[in-house]
Amino acid sequence: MAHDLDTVLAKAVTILRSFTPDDTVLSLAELTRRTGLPKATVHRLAGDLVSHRLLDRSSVGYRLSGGLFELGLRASVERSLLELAMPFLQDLYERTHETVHLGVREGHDVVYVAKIGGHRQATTPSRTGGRMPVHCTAIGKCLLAYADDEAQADVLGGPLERRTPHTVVAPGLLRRQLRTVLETGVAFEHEESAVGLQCVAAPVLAEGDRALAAISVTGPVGRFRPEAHVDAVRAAAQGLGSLVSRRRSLV
Amino acid sequence: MAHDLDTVLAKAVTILRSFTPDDTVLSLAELTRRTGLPKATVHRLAGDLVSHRLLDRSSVGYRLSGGLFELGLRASVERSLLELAMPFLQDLYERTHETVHLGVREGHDVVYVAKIGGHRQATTPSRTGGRMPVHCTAIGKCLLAYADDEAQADVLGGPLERRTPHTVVAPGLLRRQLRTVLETGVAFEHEESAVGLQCVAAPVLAEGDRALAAISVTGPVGRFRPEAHVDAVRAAAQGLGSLVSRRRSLV
DNA sequence: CGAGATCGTTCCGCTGAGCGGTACGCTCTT
DNA sequence: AAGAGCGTACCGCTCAGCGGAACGATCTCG
Repeated sequence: MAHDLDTVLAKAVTILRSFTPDDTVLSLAELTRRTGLPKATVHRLAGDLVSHRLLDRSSVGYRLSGGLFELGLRASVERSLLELAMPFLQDLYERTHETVHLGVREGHDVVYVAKIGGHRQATTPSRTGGRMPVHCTAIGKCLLAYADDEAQADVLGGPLERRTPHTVVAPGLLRRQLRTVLETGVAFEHEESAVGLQCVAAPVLAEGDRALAAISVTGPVGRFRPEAHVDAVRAAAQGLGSLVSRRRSLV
Repeated sequence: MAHDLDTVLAKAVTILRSFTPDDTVLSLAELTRRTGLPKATVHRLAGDLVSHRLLDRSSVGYRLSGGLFELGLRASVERSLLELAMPFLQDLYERTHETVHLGVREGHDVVYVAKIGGHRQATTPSRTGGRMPVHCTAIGKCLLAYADDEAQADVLGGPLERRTPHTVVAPGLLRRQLRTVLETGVAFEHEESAVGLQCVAAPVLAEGDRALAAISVTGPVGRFRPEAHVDAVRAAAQGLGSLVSRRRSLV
């Protein structure tokens, strides 16, 4: 854990954060194990969190509550971005009928702010509110290419986790790809985060250079050719970029 | 405030909850005013919340952070609902090209889990993660009609806030409308939450009777005729309902 | 069927984390 | 120049929070 656990708040946050995107219900015992806190403490704190509507309790354990969902959606940056982006994402979906993502960078990860798709969508590891490493996703490469040198060096320096046989784990190759992204304004992914998936992404640029998000289209190998959607993705990203630049609310 | 403010957790939650959906940045002084807590206390706690990545601090004040956004989207019920619903919402949007909502009931309010729309969407008071009173929205009427008697009586008993000249504030009339909803399987709203807006909604039924959400289409008076979209809305809601019933994950 | 593991819950006395009144320096407004 | 309103810092008191320990209820085996 990043933080000491000697304050109430730290412990409460640790409990909340011990839920991964794939968890639904966690038992008291499971929470105790994950947090490393004494059982009695978890019991008391979880009870408090329930009374504050950050957790719900069911017969089998605790789950993150609707109150937390509501609170999270008040985060102004992500929310405004989402609201402004939605029409562009819709356009993109209608033109492609493939899974459309909107993501921002947070450290070495992409956080997905939105994910929309139809019934026939490809099975992707990404989830709304979920994370993926920057180096193995098209959105991530976009965001990294336009990031400041420090952040870029930080990612390129650290180990690049291999997710599939196609994941780019060589820093040199990745750096060359990033340069290409800057030249062309789009990034690709070919089965680098999950086998059978391909992806095109374009950066949402505010004030010409800073990328505050990226938009992508994802589809399965076979029916989907990423190159065919370059123009559509770029149009969506540029449209959103200029809208955001006009409304200075974000940035 | 509902809770006493004599624990750390209560104070922290109060600070977080003092952000309304319309706020972006709040200054220390503003937080102090809203929470009623001593200035020194707010200062300390806000600092703690920043270090735990629940708040961000900028030069002008504090805002709810991306970390909170991420955490909120792990709330399993809303999240699974959203993921399962998205394809149906997309279909509905493509058929209508008007604003599409997905909402659940929480007490006397509707909480919007999703809102999607295009560039030409009507200006609505609703926001993703936001609330509206049940009695003046089509989604709310759907959810209320299928709610248990206790909840229904609770709403019908309490005062019904007038939002526009068309808001139904007579309990008798509202009760009759709810009965019609049960018979027809759809609910309407005619400028009852905001002037110039109309709406159709249908309930997402699990196991035949319990409504765990509702889907609606909203458009401006003039170009938009709610009656024209009854079938589309009903199809989307029923499709989602049977999907959810098959996957028992929610409920 | 009984021993043991694992679960959620409750009790209670010690103690240091949290508290907030107070004071200070800064930036605006008047 | 005076005042209002802001963010920040200090510090000694005290009670909220702590968590080891014990308990009863379920499971799970041999």
